[in-house]
Amino acid sequence: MFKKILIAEDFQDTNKGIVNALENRLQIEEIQEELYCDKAYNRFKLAFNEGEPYELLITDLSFKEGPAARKLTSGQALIKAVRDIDPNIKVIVNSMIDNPVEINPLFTDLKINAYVCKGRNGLNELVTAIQEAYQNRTYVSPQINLNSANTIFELDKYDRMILQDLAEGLTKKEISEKLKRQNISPNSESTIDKKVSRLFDAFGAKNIQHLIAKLIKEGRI
Amino acid sequence: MFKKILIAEDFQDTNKGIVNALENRLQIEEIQEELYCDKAYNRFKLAFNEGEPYELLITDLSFKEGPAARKLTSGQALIKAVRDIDPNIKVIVNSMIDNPVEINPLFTDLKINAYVCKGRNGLNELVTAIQEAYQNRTYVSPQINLNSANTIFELDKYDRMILQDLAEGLTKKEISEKLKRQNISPNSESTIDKKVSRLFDAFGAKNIQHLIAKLIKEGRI
DNA sequence: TAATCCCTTACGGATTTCCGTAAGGGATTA
DNA sequence: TAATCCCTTACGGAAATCCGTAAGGGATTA
Repeated sequence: MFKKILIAEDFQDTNKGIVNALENRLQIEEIQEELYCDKAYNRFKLAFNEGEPYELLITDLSFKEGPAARKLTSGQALIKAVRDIDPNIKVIVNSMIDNPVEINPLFTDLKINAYVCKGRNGLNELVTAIQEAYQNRTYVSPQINLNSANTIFELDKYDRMILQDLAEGLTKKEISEKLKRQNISPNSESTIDKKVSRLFDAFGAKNIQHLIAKLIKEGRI
Repeated sequence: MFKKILIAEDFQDTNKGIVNALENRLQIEEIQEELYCDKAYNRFKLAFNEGEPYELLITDLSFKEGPAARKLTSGQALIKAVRDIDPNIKVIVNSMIDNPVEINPLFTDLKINAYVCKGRNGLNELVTAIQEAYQNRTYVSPQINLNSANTIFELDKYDRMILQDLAEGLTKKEISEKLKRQNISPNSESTIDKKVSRLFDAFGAKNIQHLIAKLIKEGRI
């Protein structure tokens, strides 16, 4: 079993719950818990340079700002930074996000080994995830259906940009002018009009404010 | 010190962290943890009826749906239900919400004794909150400034209702018709037009979608 | 008691939105 | 090679939005 695990989690009560479970249920010998991404990164780097690396990183995704300036502001940034040091480090994400569209890239882009969704069975799932990761198997909390991520209408970068501009109060005319200034194509007012209409159909929205409201609530913009 | 405490928290890792701290740092004799509001309510009611009531309720605010149907879907609902049984029950809310506008009503309406914001110092604050509540003193996590809640432009019920309808894609004309059907006054299209314009000014929004986007992101609707 | 304030309501003009129709052109398919 | 598909772009009509002006009326104030 893993002997040396690093935990990055900014909630103290959650942190203690995890440490408690790892000690009592998995008898992990060496557990280091950090509340800040930067500190977790420094811990990881130091241990790696001393020839006694951490074998597993367990991290949350969102980290509240603290009093000190931060280089690494999220779990995703921490994973990337840590992978620069050790490309083969095993990573488990333990977060409250349950949207497959947001979880999928953690596997495809960040190559995590397991995803545990915080919930009523979260510690049990985390214990299982650690065991599976040790056996080189991928694990995802059972209630998460990653396959649905591929059937959900996904916003591309262009659509998202338009939507963000609309949410900022710009008119379609203003967005068109902005895209023309930035040499981004396509950029006519009609194109934007048409694309927004197609998004109405895709998301079942009646007008711009309905669409914006839906997408913000779903965490897409 | 309290001898019998009931905890309602739907994340297992957080739950265990809290129980661990209460046992090790406060030597609380009897701690009951529940993952569901309904179960926490039933526990409370049963203990009260047996003449051995819980002295303190520590609850989160948001609870994910589970497989079973729920009567009580939130910490707020649980607090209200529990207060119906014992109006003098002491309550500590332990949640990740840090918006004073959302925290203030917990004190003014639900009469909670303490609010602990989940964070890096969360367990320490929770321990302090329990001690303060025992001494009949109010406690709020230090980083929360409740006084700022009173300077923030607050939406009244009418405004909120209009905004929610706009976010649902209804036009001002449709909202006017709806208010007339429901005999809610005022209800003219012009009034709605004027009120929305005043909200533009109050929140610095350029149009409806800008306003809706801001308010959803701020957690006001 | 009269003046003032502010809300509700109406109206209208300019702009934007929503949606349908249509043309051009590049890529794909038969 | 011709037909088809789909995107981009344009245009126009009806509806909605945005915003200014104005009147009526209830409550407040001098």
